[in-house]
Amino acid sequence: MRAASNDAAATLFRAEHGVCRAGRTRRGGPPREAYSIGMTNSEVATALEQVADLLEFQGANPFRIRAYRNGARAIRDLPQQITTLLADPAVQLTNLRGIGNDLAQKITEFVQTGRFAMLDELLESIPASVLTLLRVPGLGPKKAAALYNQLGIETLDQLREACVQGQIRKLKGFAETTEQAILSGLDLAVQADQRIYWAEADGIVQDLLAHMKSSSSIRQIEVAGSFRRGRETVGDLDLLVEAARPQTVMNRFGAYPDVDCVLARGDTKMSVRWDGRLQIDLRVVPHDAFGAALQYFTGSKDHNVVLRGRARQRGLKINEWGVFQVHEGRPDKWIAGKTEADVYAVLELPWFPPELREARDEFHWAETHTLPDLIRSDAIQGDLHMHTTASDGRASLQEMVDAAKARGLKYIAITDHSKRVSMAHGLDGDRLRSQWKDIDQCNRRVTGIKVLKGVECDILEKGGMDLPDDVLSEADWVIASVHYGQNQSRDQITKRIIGALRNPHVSIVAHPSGRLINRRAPYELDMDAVINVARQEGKFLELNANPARLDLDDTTCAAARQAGVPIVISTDAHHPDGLDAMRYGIQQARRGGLTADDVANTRSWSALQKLLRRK
DNA sequence: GCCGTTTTCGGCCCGACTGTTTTCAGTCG
Repeated sequence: MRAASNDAAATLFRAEHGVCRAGRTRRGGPPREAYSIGMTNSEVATALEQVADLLEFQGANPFRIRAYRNGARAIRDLPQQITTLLADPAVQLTNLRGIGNDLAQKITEFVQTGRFAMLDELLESIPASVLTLLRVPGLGPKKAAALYNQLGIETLDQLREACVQGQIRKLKGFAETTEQAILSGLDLAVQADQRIYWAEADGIVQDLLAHMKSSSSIRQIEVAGSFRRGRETVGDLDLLVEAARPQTVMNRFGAYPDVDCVLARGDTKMSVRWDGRLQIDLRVVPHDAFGAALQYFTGSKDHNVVLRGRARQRGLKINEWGVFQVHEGRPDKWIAGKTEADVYAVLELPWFPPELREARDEFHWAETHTLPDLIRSDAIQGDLHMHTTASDGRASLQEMVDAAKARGLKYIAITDHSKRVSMAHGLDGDRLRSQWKDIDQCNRRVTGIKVLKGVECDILEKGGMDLPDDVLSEADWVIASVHYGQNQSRDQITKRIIGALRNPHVSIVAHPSGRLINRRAPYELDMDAVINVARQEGKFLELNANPARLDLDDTTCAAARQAGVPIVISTDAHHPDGLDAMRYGIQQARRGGLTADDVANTRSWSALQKLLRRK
């Protein structure tokens, strides 16, 4: 879970990683232009979050600050583009939970004119750079504001200088210890602003669990937090333990290799900094509280806020120790907490898969008894995106087939790059047909798995496909991908992708947004239009399972599901081990609320073809 | 600033830990 006050850092992270785009420079650049179209949900949400950060810095009413954060989240989680919603006269923004008259008016103004008067005014009194101070562990809005107001500190460099000169300790509420803590936290602030991929976190988690489980004192152990919810990136790890001797467990925890320092240690809680980049928290709870604590620390924060509100309505109080009856305003009698299911049951709710706990649709689904039966890994029958040494893969056709068969897949598509991707030694029509002959031979030789003749064909910069229709028509499976011209305008890229979907031989668009998590923002794209055309044309959209891509993201998966567009989860493997990435895609699909039925490659190859309208 | 089976005002989630403070504010999750 992220703390509310920590959201400032998240906002900065988003702002610095390409959420702002050319022509709409937010701060320090040319003034915003007037835009009637093209403003993305992410940009609107980022602006609202920035308002919240600045208000927090000013010491504004915390509930007003929260209202802006809630509004930002409502916009960020929208399955449709905000521009599409505003263009629809039947839609009222105020119908969205968390958006009232005031926010609706501000958002509309921002989307239609590119101006956000309140944000501009706030930034006149507080430089945006001051928010970087909040990255330093231990520095929240109050202390950071004191540093800015009393010492004029605006940047991390100025903060370091003030520490070195011993100025910080002179301020009321600060002392030498705080000054030293800031100094040692400064280096961390510079590097620790990036969340790690879930897949990397998983490696650490498995190793950490193995280390901890050798302690005989432990009766139950789970990892909670955003890791358990399967978020695509993880900012820290939350380890939960039931143990007979808490201090023994904490000692074991502290002995985990590469623990740099202990940040805090009390009776039930311990935090460490690991390997210079990751905070790991440990909580030790008694048996009767394990389920309540697991629920509490799994979050999300917003899901838990809804839950506690629900508890209050029933005269109950819910915290990490359990669910309690309230008597004269004080928690009185413990009534649940051994398991998560117990906690939810007391609130007349079903147990929610952790991936759905984001306060998006899960409570509505629970009330209407439409909670989706989320897809599981064992439902996947085929993998329809992988490469071989014919292009940029690192294993032969036969090696990939053997690896796929060993993983129990019933069919795979070999989809090497087309010639436009010259760096990857992409295939022209002749080489592709030659590979397909090899695949025919392979199919005669191998039993128990069907190998499909496919290609990942580039969508050219000027539009159109990289291979002629007569070649594509001979393939079993044609993936269309954008690899070049990613900086084109929204209109251009949208037209290219829609054009590909309308090509009668194309089956699917791969990694539709083009993003690389933490490295490259998605390209400008009207995703609503893409989903709409895919639905019209009877085509599929890929959920690329590569941990650095996970493209589509969770909310777009939900939008595709809502539109009835089948998703295909593919690994895009470039070597045999790459096939194991499927589970990351499954996890992302679960976050999008997808069932096995929503995912085309849970079907047999023949059943999948019946879903697809392709010549 | 939002919201309403406590409905147009008065609430808004909760606890552990730390440091500076001698009873609590700030930070964090």
